[in-house]
Amino acid sequence: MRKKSILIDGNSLLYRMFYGIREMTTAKGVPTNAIYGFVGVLVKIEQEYRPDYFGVAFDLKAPTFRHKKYADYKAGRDKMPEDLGSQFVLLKELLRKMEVPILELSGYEADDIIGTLAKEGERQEADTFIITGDKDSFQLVDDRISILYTTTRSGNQFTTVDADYIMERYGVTPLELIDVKALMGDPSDNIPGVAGIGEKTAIKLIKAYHTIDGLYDHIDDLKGKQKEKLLNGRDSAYESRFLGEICVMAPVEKHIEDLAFDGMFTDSAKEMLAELEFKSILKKVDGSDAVLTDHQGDMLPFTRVEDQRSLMGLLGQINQFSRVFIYALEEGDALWMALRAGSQYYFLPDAAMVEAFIGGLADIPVADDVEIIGQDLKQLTHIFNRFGGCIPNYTFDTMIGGYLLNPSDSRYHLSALAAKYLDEALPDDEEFFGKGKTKKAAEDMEVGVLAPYTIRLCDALYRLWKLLPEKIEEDGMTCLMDTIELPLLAIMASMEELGFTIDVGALEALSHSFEKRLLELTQEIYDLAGETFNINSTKQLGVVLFDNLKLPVIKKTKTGYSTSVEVLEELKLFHPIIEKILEYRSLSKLDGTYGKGLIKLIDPETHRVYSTFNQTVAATGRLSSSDPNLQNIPVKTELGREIRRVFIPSAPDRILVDADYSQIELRVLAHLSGDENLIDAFKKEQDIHTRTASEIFGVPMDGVTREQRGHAKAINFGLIYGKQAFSLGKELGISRKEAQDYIDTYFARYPKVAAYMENVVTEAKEKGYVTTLWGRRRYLPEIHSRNRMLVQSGERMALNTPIQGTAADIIKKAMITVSARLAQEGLKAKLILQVHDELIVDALESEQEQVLSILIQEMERAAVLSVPLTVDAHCGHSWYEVK
DNA sequence: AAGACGCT
DNA sequence: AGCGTCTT
Repeated sequence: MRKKSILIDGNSLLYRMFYGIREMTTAKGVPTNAIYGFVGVLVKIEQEYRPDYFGVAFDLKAPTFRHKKYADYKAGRDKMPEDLGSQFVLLKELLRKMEVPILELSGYEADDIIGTLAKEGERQEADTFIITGDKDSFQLVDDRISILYTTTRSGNQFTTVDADYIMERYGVTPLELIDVKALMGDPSDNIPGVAGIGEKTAIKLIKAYHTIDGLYDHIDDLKGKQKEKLLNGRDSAYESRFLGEICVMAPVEKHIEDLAFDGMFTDSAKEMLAELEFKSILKKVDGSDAVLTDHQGDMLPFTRVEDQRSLMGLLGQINQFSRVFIYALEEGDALWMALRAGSQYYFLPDAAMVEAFIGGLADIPVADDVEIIGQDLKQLTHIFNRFGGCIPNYTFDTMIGGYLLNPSDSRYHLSALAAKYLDEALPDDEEFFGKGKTKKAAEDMEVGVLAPYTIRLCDALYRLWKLLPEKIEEDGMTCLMDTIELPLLAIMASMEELGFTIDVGALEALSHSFEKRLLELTQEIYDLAGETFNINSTKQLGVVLFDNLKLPVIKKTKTGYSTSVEVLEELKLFHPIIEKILEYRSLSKLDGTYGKGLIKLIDPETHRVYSTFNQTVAATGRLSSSDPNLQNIPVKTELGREIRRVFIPSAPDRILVDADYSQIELRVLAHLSGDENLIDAFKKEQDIHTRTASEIFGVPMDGVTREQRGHAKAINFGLIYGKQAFSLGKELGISRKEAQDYIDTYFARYPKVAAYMENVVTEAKEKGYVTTLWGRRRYLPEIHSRNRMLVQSGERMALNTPIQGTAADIIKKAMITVSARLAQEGLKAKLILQVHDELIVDALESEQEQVLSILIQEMERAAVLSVPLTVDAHCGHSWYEVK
């Protein structure tokens, strides 16, 4: 029989586990998350793979032969976090107790040791599996060597990478990957590659020429920029190839037969596992394999609901237990659901069955009491609304739960939540259905495949529900969830369904006028430049302005000349072309995003745009809007503002009512800091920027100049954003010193604001997070970084988040009460949009007075602060008129 | 992916 | 400070 060999890249795997598994410590506080994940893999090896040879390779700290040749190799890497370093020490101790060979070699990396031993094994006809989280080792793959690749997300589940996989994924052979990397480089290892060549181009070139030698032999086949880039980067490509190629002839002391494996869970190893408090692992190791199959969702029994009888069974179960867990999925036209009720699982295979279920749910006696727990309840609400079901009694949304627990995470789908909170690897929709071109249509998939997948996720939903509400309670956010986020989601669903009506004819006319002017400008710019070029390309524009027209370079970006508005404003005096470019820029933005860009998104039937509102994106608690983003429709310049004329009420007898908070963030700051002087300004309803100017420049309110008010305004904004003297000075065109004087004077006049700001930062450093007035929490790990820039950025977030977030909480509360009042009073008026401090209602003309007063009342009442909240409201026949 | 720019 | 979109 062929021998089987398993080699682990210890550094790579422990790193992956460290970042992939949530924090874990022993009772004494020793961090163990990474080693826990690592041991999970060891158990799998012991119980499932049973290799003949086994070893774990590590990097050593000493410089390698790569560093010796190129000093920059792996330069700029962050130091290893302390909590990870300590786990390396523990892991090696554990491996020694397990009598697992530890492979290290001065001057070489783990990859080189593994490559060498894998090739040695091959000569002895052994099959090698390399466990790593590093794609670099893909180059080692051949008939007898494959990679078990682990990603942060999928924990101890591996993707088997063999030659076919690589061909399918990259379109080249494993060996050719070395040359691909030589061209594209690898920023994480500081391997330069060829500047301007990315993954796509590198693969294309290597597919055609196989090696960089082959490529440079035929360099004359190529032309233009690409050829130029390649010629310039020739030395760099060869250097990169040297750095990226794994050495398979390292002078490793141990040989494959020294790695003979015969179990690793020795008594002393088990003792150490007990010390590390890995109880579940000890149980697995001690023989009972029941634990191994626990929670394997694909073994969960479920009922396929496909007829009246089985539907009645499900509804009966819900009637009896009054609680149902729902995971609904929609892909294209397909719609299906997995449910859990009374500890039974059910699968609804298609839209018709879902519709029957929702209808049936409304009819059962306890319908209003049925607690609904789901993942992304806003989406579920759309489904309920589509089939005209009852108003659901939502009690928990796992997606929002995940967001509240850590609003800085990027993904909250069930598999991400399961990985983080249940330490379990489940496939996610992207993995399951594929993406882009290879995406599989759900309609074409076998129910036999779809059902267990969905049921498994529904089971994860259920188990997350057992965990997350408790954590949210511990963090003091239950009230936030129950009284703000859950009631809000149905309102957001309604806003999405209603959409905003567009005067299509007017928008088309506007877009045409933009385009006509753009054509004229293009010609004028070409004439002034004496050449034609792509004005949209910052790169080409840079060449024209700074190389050809020899204008002075004000600022550079990391890729070339900066051509930002600030730079162009300074260049205005040097050349008439600048003004034209500025006008071109603003018009092309206007047309691209709000002219022809918006036209693309209008529903031709209803003449409306239907934005998506996201409740789990902004780390401060704000909402966001997309496709189209209705929260950034122009207002500052008159020309841009014209766009607002095309946003109109949904019918001729209707009207828009717009209400916005005045200075809500500064009022929140006044409240949070308790500063008497700032509170006084708002109690007297003074113009806040004029008052600030009067304070810091020591002049009476009626003696404040326009310039002084402008500077005060910038200071007030800077305050909210936690700006420092440096950037304030830059913005106002004054020196750092002068800006610091402004800030010092401000703090002298508003001493409690100063004290508050200091406090917030101190608290953020102590606790690791900041909170809003309603307890919404945001973690700021960067505040403890060794990188000064990151610390400063963390401090700014610490200062801004409580203010921005409290304002977000307030308007969310207002949305809920406004919406309730509109319904209670039997009005046809509907909330259609929120823009951070502004609400827009589409109402019958006859309702306008009532709606105006509801908006003002409810928004002003949404929070009781130590300063009044004031609201300005207007009615009109377009968004232009009301704001 | 980066730069630029629209909003609060 | 926080977002989303367009362009190259």
